[in-house]
Amino acid sequence: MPGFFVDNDEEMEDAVKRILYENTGLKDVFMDQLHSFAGLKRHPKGRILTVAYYALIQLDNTKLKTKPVTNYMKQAKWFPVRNVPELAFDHKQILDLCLERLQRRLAYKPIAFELLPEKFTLTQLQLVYESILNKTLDKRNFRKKMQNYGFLKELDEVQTGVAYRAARLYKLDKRKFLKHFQNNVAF
Amino acid sequence: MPGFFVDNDEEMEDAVKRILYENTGLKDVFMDQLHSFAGLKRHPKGRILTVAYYALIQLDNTKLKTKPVTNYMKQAKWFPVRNVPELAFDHKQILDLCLERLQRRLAYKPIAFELLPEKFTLTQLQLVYESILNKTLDKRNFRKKMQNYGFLKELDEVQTGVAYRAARLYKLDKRKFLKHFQNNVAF
DNA sequence: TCAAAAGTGTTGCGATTACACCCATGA
DNA sequence: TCATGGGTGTAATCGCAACACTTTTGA
Repeated sequence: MPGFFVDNDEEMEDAVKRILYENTGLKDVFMDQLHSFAGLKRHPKGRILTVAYYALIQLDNTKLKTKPVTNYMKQAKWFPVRNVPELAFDHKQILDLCLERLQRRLAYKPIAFELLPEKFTLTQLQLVYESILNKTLDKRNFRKKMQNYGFLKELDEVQTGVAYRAARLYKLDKRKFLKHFQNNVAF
Repeated sequence: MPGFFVDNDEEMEDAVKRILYENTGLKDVFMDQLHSFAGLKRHPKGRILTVAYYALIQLDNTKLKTKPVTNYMKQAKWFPVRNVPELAFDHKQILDLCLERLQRRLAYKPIAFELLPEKFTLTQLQLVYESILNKTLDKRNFRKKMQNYGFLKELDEVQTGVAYRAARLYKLDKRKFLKHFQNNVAF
């Protein structure tokens, strides 16, 4: 949730990237605009206009070990999204809106795949869906559905380094994904 | 698409209401935030941060005869959304994003009903859906689906002043609508 | 009586749900 | 050999799409 100010001659998206980098050392992440918050009373010192963005990174323990790179960001820490401590100002509302938005967008944007490494197993994919939707899904039905969509490329590779049967790896065919969902508006 | 500046001690939503009023004379409208635009090059005089909102008003010819109420808004005019003249700056992109967003939100927010008078016919409702989705729908299927949702209250009234068989009027039960869609996230 | 729109059912198909066991692997 | 997660099929149900004619009304 930490944010900071956009410089005068800096594009807003570049500021998001810079601030994320300063907080975490992460670069080249997927991000999307969430919503703008401009209430006169949201900050004690007067109106602060926040344009909130979310960024999604690949699940990967090494990434969670990144550290703030500037002094004034030293307090930044990672938390599980369903178990976040008390936040400053209206940041809890921002987070809640973000989770709701992610649930909706999960159905037509490649959100889940931005959270996974390039090659992933179906179980990993299901765990991401379950985390975002905050409910459990049936394994067989989930696999059937994903495989029917036709945007998963089955690889000739399996997981390595696991102490049980290694699972098959898949890749996203982003072109097919987008094609599948671009005109797909239900009502 | 005309916008204007938020005053120093004015809530952003109040500014939207005020500016809409100054442009059209309309008050008490439904509105929702769309997206923020802050590109350094979107305006020749430097960065203008626009927080775009859309407002929805009831389809009603009297409302389209409203006039700008301040001098500097004199050029404001109504256009059909699918037939808009060339727009300034990035306003076409803003409009396009708005239409796309409306299509998505139509499925889980009472968008269609904000565009209708309190009492409406099923044909009017279908026309709103068709306009937003930009495609024709089957009459019987549409009616079946809407009636199955269970959030339409059938009234004991019919249209008046039409030169053909008068259609039955309906009302939205907003509580039931919201209940129906709040937890309804597909994937 | 005519023009215009209101109103109405059925069938086939595809998608979704519910549900439980054997398999492969590394330790 | 055991613990762990990988991988698989079927039947019932539900929702969606396709499709055309009769009814009502005011002019």
